[in-house]
Formats: sequence, structure tokens, C-alpha cells
Amino acid sequence: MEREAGAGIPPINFRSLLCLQEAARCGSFTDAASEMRISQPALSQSLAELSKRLGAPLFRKEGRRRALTEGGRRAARYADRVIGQTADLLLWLDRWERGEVGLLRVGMIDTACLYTVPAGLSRLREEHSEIELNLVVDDSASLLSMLDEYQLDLAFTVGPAGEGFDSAPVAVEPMHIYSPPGFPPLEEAGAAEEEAGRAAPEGWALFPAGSRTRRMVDQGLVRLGIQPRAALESANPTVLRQMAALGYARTVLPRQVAEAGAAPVLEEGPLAALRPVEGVWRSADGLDPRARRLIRLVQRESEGEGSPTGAPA
Amino acid sequence: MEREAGAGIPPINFRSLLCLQEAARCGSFTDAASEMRISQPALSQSLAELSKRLGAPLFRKEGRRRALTEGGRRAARYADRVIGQTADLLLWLDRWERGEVGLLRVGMIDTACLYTVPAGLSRLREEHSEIELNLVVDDSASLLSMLDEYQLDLAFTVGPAGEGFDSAPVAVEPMHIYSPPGFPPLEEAGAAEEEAGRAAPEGWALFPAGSRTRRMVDQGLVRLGIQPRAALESANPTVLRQMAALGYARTVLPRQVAEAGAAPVLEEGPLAALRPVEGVWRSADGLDPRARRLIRLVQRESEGEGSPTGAPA
DNA sequence: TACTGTAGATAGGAAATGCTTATGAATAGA
DNA sequence: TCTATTCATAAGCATTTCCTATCTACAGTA
Repeated sequence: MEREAGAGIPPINFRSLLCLQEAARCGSFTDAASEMRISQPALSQSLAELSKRLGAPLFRKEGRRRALTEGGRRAARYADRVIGQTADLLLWLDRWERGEVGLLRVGMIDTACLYTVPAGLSRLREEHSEIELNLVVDDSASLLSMLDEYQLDLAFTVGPAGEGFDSAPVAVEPMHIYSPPGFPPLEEAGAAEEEAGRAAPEGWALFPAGSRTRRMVDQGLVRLGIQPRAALESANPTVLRQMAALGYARTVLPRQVAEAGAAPVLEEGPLAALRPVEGVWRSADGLDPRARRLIRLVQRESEGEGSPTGAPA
Repeated sequence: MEREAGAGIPPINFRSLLCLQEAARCGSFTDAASEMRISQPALSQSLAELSKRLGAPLFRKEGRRRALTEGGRRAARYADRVIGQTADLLLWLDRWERGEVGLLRVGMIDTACLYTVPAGLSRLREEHSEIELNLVVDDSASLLSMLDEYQLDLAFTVGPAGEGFDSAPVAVEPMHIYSPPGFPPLEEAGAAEEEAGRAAPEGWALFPAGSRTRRMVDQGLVRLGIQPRAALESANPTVLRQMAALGYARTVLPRQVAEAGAAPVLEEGPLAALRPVEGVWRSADGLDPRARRLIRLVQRESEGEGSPTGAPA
């Protein structure tokens, strides 16, 4: 036996429900028609058609007017409900289109979650409490694949985003070399390493090999004449700072991370990279209205700190 | 400012809601179309049209398929609700048309309420507890005018009903003359009254002047050679019996009423009239299905007691 | 009783809607 | 690169829906 979904439901048009609602309210076809700004025969026919499709008489002749039958009253209550629900839906959809309600699934890299985004996120919650937020923190590559798989609507990652994505810059993080207080000066360290190949005692605490930031850092260090040895890898910048602060290794961090600790125990060396943080979305679907709001707020809140170079499309 | 009832609500057809529901369930336009036994382009267009009218995208391209957007999910939930409510309405209307549910407003004369109708009414409540009953007890003329003014759907009155009404007989009540035990025999009483004009001491307790039953009784008494003097008038047959039982007057009552008292204190005289009790409805609207059920049950229950001569139309 | 105004129904034609088949464009998988 | 699949688009036809004009039934009134 085949299950038929809406089997037996006749093709009712909302117009006819509006006609019924109005006729029930006015108690007169003529008045209802003029209220609805359609002709009297149109309303009359519409109601006749509705009655036929529902399979029950909705009106009875009472004098030269028509009065609702009991079935008609029930159908009118039904029409009220349906029209009300429709109005609700239309209202919600409108607000959804405007980005005032709905779900926003956002992915962020660690530093974005720690420093760049939270202020804008707070503003968004203040201004639009009806936007439901889902947050994910991961590395750029993972976030982009989640975005691609429609598990996210927006991701704050290290740029550039690449094929299939659009993006708007929200911050540029200067990444400096940070050394523990007791470490030898960078020049000597670099020279020593060059001489002894990889025998130099001072290692580095770095982002994981293969990550966007790591590539960026590696290139920067090379430009500074440094070939770093990774003594420790972590995707968590706070971990890197901690290791450096304990004197185990040098590291390269966004300045905000390095300066976040209680006392400035690390010595800031030269700039190794300028890491761009972008809000990214799928180009195929365009920018979600809620995501647009968040990006705008993040850009506004980070003004002066990072470098908001452009507005989202 | 003019209040527009359903202003801004676009003309949505239920077909398109069924399409949305099915597409959401199947996750594929092609499958949904074949489930609904319409062509794939029909469903595709229907959904495009719906989306346009709702003013929001319901689907997004995901590979070569289409996946619901958040607005689409919401619209689909809405479609589920509306379709469910529509199915409920259709079911109710069907049962209403069959006379299984709904309101039945019934008027009855006293004796119908006391003897003819209650058994049928009980059966109706047993068999169709979802029929809501409104009962009114009054005299035939009042009931017929209430029926005419659409305050009743059915009335059990003394026949014949007259112009604009149809009817079905449910009982015939034999009405006899009943005298208190001490009263003189009827012949002498009649003679005495004829001789002395209206000086005879024995009065009559009768239905009110102008009532259908009173006219019937008067004619019957005339045929018996009696010109009754009304010492007391009441529309309540129980009152008439009581007055007769107390020895104040003769009366003419349906036998059921006369015999209803604890002991048979009244002496039954000759038959004065055969009072027909009918179920009556407006011919313009036809017989309400619930009313038809009740009439049938009343006829069946009173079989053997009264005389059910015919079935309702 | 006949006259008159009003409420709703019916008729005929134009416009919109919805369905079909045929075909095109984009994508996933081989 | 080829092929199969999924949805979109196009063109033609049937149905629905609306309009104007007219008709019928009823209520109030002379």
C-alpha cells in the first residue's frame, strides 16, 4: 500500500479563504467584495468554488442574503487560522531576509574568537537577540571545508580564502617574533643555526606544519634569514605563548596574543608576517544577511585595532 | 485609514504547499514530483512560484540538488501545519455532512419532551455523542416561528405544519376526556350545560385558547355535543391533569399524560381528538442530517406506542 | 398588488495560472 | 572527457479566475 502524502486535498486558493473570511466578517457578499476590491461575482464564484472543493455547503439562503452554515462557520474559523499563520510566516520570512532573525553558524580561528570577533558578536546579540548563533572554533582549513559543506554560514579565517569563496577583511594581525628573556639575540641564534645546521639549542614553538599561518610565518622568517626548527607545534596560540614564556622556545605570535598574559615576559622581536583575518562565505550562495550584519559589526568594533580595509559586498 | 483584511497576502495555492511538503520530505524535486504524480517541471515551477510569492528563497543549490534554506524549512513546517488543519477540516465537514457531528437545535412541545422524544434523544446521544444538542420546549406556534427564524433546526409540534415547512409524523396521541371521580356523567353534564347555558358548575381545564391543540380539542368536543367552559387554561398538560385530579374540572389530555400519575385517579371518557405529532423542518433548507437521525430514532423508539406512519424524506 | 431597490447568481470573454512534453544547463561520477 | 542525473526553461494547451453585463429573487413601499 502506497502512502500518499496529501492525497485527497483539493487545490484551494488562498484568495477563496480571504473571501470566506471577509464574507463571514461582513455578513454580506457585496460588502465583502468591495472590501476586497474585487467584483461581487468574483467573490460569489470564489465562494461557490470553495464550497464545492470542501464538499460542504458554507452558506444558506436567508432572505436575499446568505448566512453561514455551521460548516461555514467552522471553515471560516479555519480560514482565520490559516491566514493568520500565513501572515506570521510572511512576517518572519521578511525579517529573515533582512537578517533580523534566523540561525547564523559561524566558524572562527582561535585569535578571531579571542580578540577580533567577540565585541562584534556581543553587539549582534544586543541589537538582534532573535538571531540564533552557533559558534565553532577551528583552524582555517577545517573551517573552510565546513563552510563548503554547508555546516557554516560564515567563517573568520586567515586569508586569502580562495576559489569558491568571497570574503571581507576584518583585521590584520601583525605577527612578531617573541623570545624568552634569557635567550640569545636573534642574529647570533640565526648565525649559530646556519653554521651548525640543525644543532642549535634554541627551538621554536610554532603553528602546525601545513597550516596557513605556519606557511606565512615560515616565509616571513626566511625573509629575515631564519630557518626555524620546530621544537613544538600547536594550533593554539596561547599554548605557544605559554611555552615561550616558560623559556622553552622562541615563537611567532600575533601581538594581541603575546601581550595578553599578565606581565610582558616575552621580548618582542622583528615583524615576521602580517596575518589577514577575513570573514569568508560561499560565493555561490551570496552573503547571508545575518552574516553581513556580523561582519559589519566586527569591522566597526575592530576599527583602529586591526585594519578594516573594505566593507562586505 | 481603511482597514484591509488580508491585505498583502499573496494568492498561494495549496498545490504548491503540497509540493513544498513533499519536496522537503523527499529531499529531491524529481522524487517528490513522482510521489505526487505530477511532472518534475510542474513541481519545479510550482515551488519557484511559491518562493516568489512568499518573497524569500526556499531552496539553495547544493550540487545538482536543491536543499532547503532556513526559510524553506520554516515554510515547510508551515505547510505541514496548514495541510494538517485542512485535512482536519475536510474530515470534520465530511462527518458533518453525514450528520455525525455538529449542533442540532431541537424544539419540542411538552408531551413530546415528556414522552415521545426522550428515548430517541437518548439513543442519539449514545450513538453520536459528538452531536451537540440544544433543546427548547414551547408550544407549537412558538416553535414554528423559531424554526422559521433559524433559531431551530427541527421542531416536534402538533401537525400539520403548513406552508414553508416539511414534516414527518412521529406519533399520534389519542386525547380522551378525563373526569375527576366525583363528577356527574358526561351526558348529564352536557345536557345540564346546554339547558342552563353557562351556569353549569363543572368547568374544564384546557389548553390555552388559540393553541393548535385547543382548536383540535374544541372541534372534538363539539362533535361529541359538548360546548366546554374553560375554568382553567394552561399550556402544561401536567397542570391540567393535576387540576382534574384535584376535582376542580374535567380535562382533555393525551392518554400518556393522564396515565402518568401515581394512581389512576381520573376516569377516562370518550376519545375527543387524535393529536398528530410531527418532526418539522424548513423546506427551503432541506432536512438537516442530524435532524434526520433524530427523527428516525424517535420513530423507531415510539414504534408500537404511537403510530409512525412514514419515514422522513 | 404592483413598483422599486438591493443581494446575489449567471453568462461570456479576457487574462492568469498550472500542467504537460521537449529540451537545455549544470553537476557528479566513471 | 563522457555519461547519467538533477533541476530549469520553453512552448502549447486546459483550467481557473477575474471582469462587465445581465438576470432572478426578495424586501420594502406606494
